[in-house]
Amino acid sequence: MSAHALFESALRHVAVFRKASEADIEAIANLGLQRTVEEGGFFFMQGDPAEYLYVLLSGRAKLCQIAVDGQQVNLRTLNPNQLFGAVGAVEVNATYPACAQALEASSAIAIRSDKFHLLLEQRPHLSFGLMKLMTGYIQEMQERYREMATEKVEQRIARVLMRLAGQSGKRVEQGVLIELPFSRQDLAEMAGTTLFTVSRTLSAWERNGLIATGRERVTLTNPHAIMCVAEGLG
Amino acid sequence: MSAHALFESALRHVAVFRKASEADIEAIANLGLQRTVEEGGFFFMQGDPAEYLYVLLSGRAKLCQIAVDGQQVNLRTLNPNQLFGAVGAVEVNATYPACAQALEASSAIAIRSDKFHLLLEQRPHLSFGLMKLMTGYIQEMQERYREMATEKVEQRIARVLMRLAGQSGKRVEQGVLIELPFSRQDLAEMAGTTLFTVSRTLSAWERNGLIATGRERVTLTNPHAIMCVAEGLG
DNA sequence: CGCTCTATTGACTTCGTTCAACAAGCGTGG
DNA sequence: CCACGCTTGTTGAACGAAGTCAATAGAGCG
Repeated sequence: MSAHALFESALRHVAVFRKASEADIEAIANLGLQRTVEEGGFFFMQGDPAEYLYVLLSGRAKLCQIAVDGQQVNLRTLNPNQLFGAVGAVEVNATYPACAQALEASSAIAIRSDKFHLLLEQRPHLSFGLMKLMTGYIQEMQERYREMATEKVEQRIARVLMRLAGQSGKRVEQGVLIELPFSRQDLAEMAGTTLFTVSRTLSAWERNGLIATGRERVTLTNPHAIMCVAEGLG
Repeated sequence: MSAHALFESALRHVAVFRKASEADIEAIANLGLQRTVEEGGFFFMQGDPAEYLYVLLSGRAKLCQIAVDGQQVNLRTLNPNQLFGAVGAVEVNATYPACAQALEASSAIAIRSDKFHLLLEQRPHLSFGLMKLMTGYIQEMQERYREMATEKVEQRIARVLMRLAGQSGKRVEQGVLIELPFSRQDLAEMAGTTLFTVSRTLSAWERNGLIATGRERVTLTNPHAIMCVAEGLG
């Protein structure tokens, strides 16, 4: 399959382009370049000029912010067919407000922001998809901000597990398996805590039979109980 | 001045409509109703159907989320000429993800979301203003999420003071005065902590001559020092 | 003056981080 | 295959930050 045809079929699965016509998809695909990034590499860094927006084709990546002292915070994880890095299409001369780092070898469609901006002017209905993405993202960030402000670490860790299970959990006989390139450090960044606390908490849950853990792997043997912790009921 | 003319002059000062033409402004003003809310009242509650979007005319309000246990988190404070509650214009049948509560008696232009949506379809260039607002807001929330995750309470309180000083500080001879209807409780909600910790911290700063405080009033006598705390340099 | 709302302060507790030591999984090259 | 080193994960002890609770003090208002 040619790159162009590959792009089109991927773009059709992007939520932002749900309502896009065939002609729209083709026009967008025409702007696309393919970029691959090895594990640990960056699609872009915080502060870089936002020259491209991306649609993840394969692999996994995370959006994260890095504080001046080097501490990282995980904002969201990116799965295939998700659009990211779109600031530049809205605002000229914008810079990325976060880094996009590949968790495993990944590839993406890269689209020049300025060209995509022109496309939005020519095909304004596409803006609605983008705005929906943004409002959804705003709501998610507001939620998580509230969680960070009001909830205890245990609860936040449980939420992270539930979120991961929802995104990429596999049903196995023992429960729901989360097998991803996430170390304790990664989980800690997602929950806004330290790897020590994550390790301790998971150990405690394992003792109580809620989960089974291993190197970069977690199985929720009692997803319901985890859900209760996440909702603050336990 | 008629309500209509009042609306037009206010709308021209709204950042989102910076690039709007006279005809755009007039069309928007035509959709507007005026709503007034007394101190403590709500423009809307979290979970309400998002039937209107608002432009604050006078007074001050806050956007906040309320957790199941009643704890509040302050997402942002709203000043005149700011647009808020716009989810409904983007997504049909959306609900507000937060409450908008008046900090003092306030008035706003209320615009029906569905009508504004139609207007966006007819005048698509208006979408860009809205998208800029959204990207800006996303960036702010990401910043604050990171701050909440990585910074100590003291630092966050300092940031709140700097933000308030920037928004509505008045230069007086002793320094920068923030005179707003913000109790310690409000400051705590903004910083994501408790009123006790805020009280203690402000007292400590007052002892060290960084600020002078009073009932619902703070004067930054040494703004530079507060800035240093906010940036994590002290 | 007394009521209410707001703010202060101290004592105590809890939660989470820090640091250090150690264990286990995994790949690599001899 | 094994030994080695690297990365990832575990655990304990000690510390510190911030939350909780309760008692008290002011400030403003009718």
